[in-house]
Amino acid sequence: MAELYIRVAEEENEEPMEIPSEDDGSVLLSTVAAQFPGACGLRFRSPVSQCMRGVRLVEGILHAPENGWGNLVYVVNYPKDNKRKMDEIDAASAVKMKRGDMKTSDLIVLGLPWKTTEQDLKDYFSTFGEVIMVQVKRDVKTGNSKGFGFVRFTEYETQDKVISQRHMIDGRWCDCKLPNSKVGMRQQGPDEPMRSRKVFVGRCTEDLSADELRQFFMQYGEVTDVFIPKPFRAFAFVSFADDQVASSLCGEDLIIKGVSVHISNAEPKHGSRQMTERAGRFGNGFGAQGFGSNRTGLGTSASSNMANFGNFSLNPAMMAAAQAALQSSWGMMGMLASQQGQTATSGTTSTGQTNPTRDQSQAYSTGNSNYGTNSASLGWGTGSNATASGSGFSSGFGSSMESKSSGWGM
DNA sequence: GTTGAGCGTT
Repeated sequence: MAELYIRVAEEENEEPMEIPSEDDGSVLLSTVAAQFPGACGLRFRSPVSQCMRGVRLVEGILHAPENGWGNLVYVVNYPKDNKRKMDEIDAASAVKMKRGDMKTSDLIVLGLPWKTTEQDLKDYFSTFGEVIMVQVKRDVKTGNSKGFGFVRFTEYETQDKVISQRHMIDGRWCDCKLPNSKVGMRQQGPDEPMRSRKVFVGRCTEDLSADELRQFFMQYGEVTDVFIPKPFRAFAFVSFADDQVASSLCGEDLIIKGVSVHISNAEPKHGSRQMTERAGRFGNGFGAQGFGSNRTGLGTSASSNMANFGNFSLNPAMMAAAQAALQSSWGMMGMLASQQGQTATSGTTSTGQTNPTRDQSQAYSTGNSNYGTNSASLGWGTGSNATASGSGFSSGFGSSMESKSSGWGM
């Protein structure tokens, strides 16, 4: 039975890409997402009814229609907010193009095997598009690789694509990112408050893999990074392409594989060197994540059903709370303090020395090498997070009242 | 067990 490939495209009339199926004829959503980052499903035009039909999706597995996949072109579905984001990007990029702003920049490639050479890098990345520069950073004395390098592409599109996924290079999963020296000078107008695209995922269990987290969070929008500290520490970080997706999730308790995890805002990483922040009191500590969780305003920006307080906004429930607080003898600060009491953030984390060694001895089985695996048995429910939201001044208020000049190293 | 690794001798 197994047909080897099905044809998938982003739009009905675009040139399709062939995507491999599994032995049983099904297609993994993760396989689709590997080529179309952020994809959450497939649809196709029924030759009979001429209507678009959805492809059955069960626990990450796309099942063929009654008569098999056939030669139809399947069209990629994206989460709604993602789609809207695309339109915004198109509009924005039209403007940027004019300003000649879509230049590519060097990308840092992290996690390289020691043995990887520049030729290896070039060979690998050329499969994405034209490469104009590769470097492997080496110790000047020994000539040993430092385990990271740089790559630069001709096309901005290629760069985008490369950043949006992980890369198996000589047996290790590697990440490509904008280097620290470049982030901060991107998008996001100069007077916008800093908005995080990353969330902290607390109460993780050890059996939640990076891939499972990615698959799960994909339903909310394009996931650009998943980080699980090793050794296991019961938390993870998930980054989204869209900061609104990130902030909309903050404060939520989500069920992943039967595990209740808690989402909150990711604090600035220690030692990150970006973003010289000027934000005043209300700019940084508050506005950074918006106020807690309000998923309703997706895409339409925070203004539609939320009142605006200069730099930070409140949803109606919070407005009420704020008014009550203002009328009480405690005032606003009383409210904040009481909200904060339980969470007593202690500011900075003590930084033990980092041990820069990275075990490469087991390069073929270590780390996140299960990324992209068949996630057949994942029992999570789809996006039914009906939990009442909007109640929270999500944690992480504290500490930052005195605006810091540190960065959101993310 | 609720806050992350590593960032460029141009």
